[in-house]
Amino acid sequence: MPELPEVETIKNDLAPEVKGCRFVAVAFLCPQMVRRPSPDELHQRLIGQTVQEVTRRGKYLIFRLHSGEALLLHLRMSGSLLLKLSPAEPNSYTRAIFNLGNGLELHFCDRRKLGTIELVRDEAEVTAKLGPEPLDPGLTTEVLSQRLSRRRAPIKAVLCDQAFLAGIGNMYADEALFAARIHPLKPARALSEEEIERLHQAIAEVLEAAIGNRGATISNYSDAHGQPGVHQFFFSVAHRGGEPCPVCGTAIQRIPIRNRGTYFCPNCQNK
DNA sequence: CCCGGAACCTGAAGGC
DNA sequence: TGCCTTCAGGTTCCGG
Repeated sequence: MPELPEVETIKNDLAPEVKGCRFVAVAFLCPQMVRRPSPDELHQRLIGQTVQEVTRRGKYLIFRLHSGEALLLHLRMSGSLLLKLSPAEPNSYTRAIFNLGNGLELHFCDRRKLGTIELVRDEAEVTAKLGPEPLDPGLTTEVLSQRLSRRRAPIKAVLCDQAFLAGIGNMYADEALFAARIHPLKPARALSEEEIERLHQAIAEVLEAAIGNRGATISNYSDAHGQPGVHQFFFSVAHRGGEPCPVCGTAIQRIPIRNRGTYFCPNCQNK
């Protein structure tokens, strides 16, 4: 599942290839994934536009266009974005094809059709609702502490809330909580200052390590060239139910939180 | 504002 | 072998 490190990897792969390109043809094979405007209007407004910059906010991949508009793609659970030499055959999961005019095509593939495509005049229309970037140096432990103090939901659920912090999902929330030795069910506002400091540090370390490993491939994530990430081999607890904790050897437990599989060490992570 | 559950979606995996 | 159920989890919507 693409989270911040995976989207960051795709963005870094795409940026040098796509910057300056022009959208010369677009095909929507699954129109329901086009959020706004309508597929027809999006098509009409996108064709002819050039890409000024490719960037990321939370889990959104953003193509800033010279007109000032922005094309935002979200991969959700099963999406991938593949850079291919034109003309490239779509496969059965190809949902949209963006022809970039320089011999390249961008294929948005998504088995489950949960991904989204939207074109907006101002990207803030989409990103304004997001919380801070977890790796923003401007995000201080004090800010984190202040924001946590209002939340009584399990810390795991709060970390996955994009309005709280943008970009963390199920896998990296589990990894960060393990690194910070915090029980995933602990109410957010019950965290001590020491725990919040550890968590802040753990989030940064976990995300940076994952970016360095080009993301994690658990089911079907791949980068823009179709290659898997390797960070899953460095997971301590995520998707490792029943395996020994790398610190103490206790069997890693899996419990549902908000209907999401949550992995943790019952010995290292105290409530 | 905060919280938690359902819905969206489809292929893989497991039970019988 | 095959049908059925369950699971996977990012986001949005809705009711409390």
